[in-house]
Amino acid sequence: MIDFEKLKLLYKFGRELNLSDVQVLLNEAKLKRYESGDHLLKMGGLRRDIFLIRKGLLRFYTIKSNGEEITTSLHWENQIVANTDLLFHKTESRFFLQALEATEVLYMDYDKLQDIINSHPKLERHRKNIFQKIFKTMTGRLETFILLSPEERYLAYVDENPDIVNRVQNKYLANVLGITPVSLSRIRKRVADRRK
Amino acid sequence: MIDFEKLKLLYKFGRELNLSDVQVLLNEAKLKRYESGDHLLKMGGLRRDIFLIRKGLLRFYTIKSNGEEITTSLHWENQIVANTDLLFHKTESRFFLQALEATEVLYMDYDKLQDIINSHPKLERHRKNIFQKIFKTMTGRLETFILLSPEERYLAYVDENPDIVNRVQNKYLANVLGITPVSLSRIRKRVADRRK
DNA sequence: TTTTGTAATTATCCTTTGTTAATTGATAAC
DNA sequence: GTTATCAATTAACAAAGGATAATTACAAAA
Repeated sequence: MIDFEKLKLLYKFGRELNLSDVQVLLNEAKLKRYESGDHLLKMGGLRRDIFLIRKGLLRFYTIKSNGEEITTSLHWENQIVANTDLLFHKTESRFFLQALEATEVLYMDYDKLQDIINSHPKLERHRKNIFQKIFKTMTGRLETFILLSPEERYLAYVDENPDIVNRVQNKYLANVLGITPVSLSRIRKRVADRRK
Repeated sequence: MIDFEKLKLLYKFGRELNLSDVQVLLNEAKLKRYESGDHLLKMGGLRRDIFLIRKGLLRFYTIKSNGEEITTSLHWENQIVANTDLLFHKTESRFFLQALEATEVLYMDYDKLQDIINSHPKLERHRKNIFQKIFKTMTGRLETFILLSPEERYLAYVDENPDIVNRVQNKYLANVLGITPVSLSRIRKRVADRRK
């Protein structure tokens, strides 16, 4: 793996990690490129890898019992994603993980990563930090459903992720906001009209 | 602290924890009883304790900018709750934590708990397990907002927590489901009518 | 028992969303 | 340049939810 990758990971895991610790991780991490449309995980699949997105855009989605396809989340540069269905004791993935752009990821088997962290105590706090960050994102998102109306939720999402909104199709964004694409179109129009 | 408490905690943290490890925790944990209506945390407060609910029922709530009070979550026996606003790097609590029944909690300063876990490696995996459980609950709840309609969300909640629904006021439950109390009333009526 | 306060339900009206279908727009394939 | 495809918008209608107020239910206090 090239030095740039090492530096990137080093940055990701904080500056207090020494190079030998990073080396341990990089020896196991693999780099892979997916083209737009490719799947990293499939519903019913058993892949137990954890991914660090270096460049690109991914979506999780599932297919409801009525056949409808629903995008549940979007992930981009420097985010860590994994199939929690598999990692946290469910039998198989209920979700697909698909690239929406040409995407490069660093990935590693989750159990292998746990082993490495367990045998390198210095890494422990990074595991904790990553958990906390993911947790914070999740609670923040949950709060937008309880405290905000769909329109407010859309505005908050645009406000927090101004760049991403232009990189993703409206139908995916609508799903993530818990509304239909048609409804998102109307909200956009309403907001635009109000600003005139 | 009485032996019953010790056994309870032991059970909570899994059976593989030996008694001396439990002792370490119990030496720091304190037991406290709150009456219905009492507050454990207040908006703007700085209390950094983590709570294990032994008996009773708690709610988190906040006050929106328009003055409206919104209940964001409900917690009961054997659940672990904490003010993540404070613990995860925000300055002060955006939420109140209030007892809705006479409630007994075991509690401990969060940083103290982290110290204890750090110095007792055997406890580490329990921290991980607890995080995973909370994470699972949160993702599950988030999914109900993305994948289900309000009515389906209500039915799913009743299905998963049949006992709690009868212990809590409808207005709190409605907030947790992301709808108004009036709307919850209508949903209940609709469901009841359909079953006749 | 009556009064008082609060929660839940119901009614009314208005807004928003969901659903379905038609139209427009953009892009890739032919 | 035309056609085919898919996304986004718009339209039309039905269903549901939000807001407000009135009514009912219930329990605690006087």
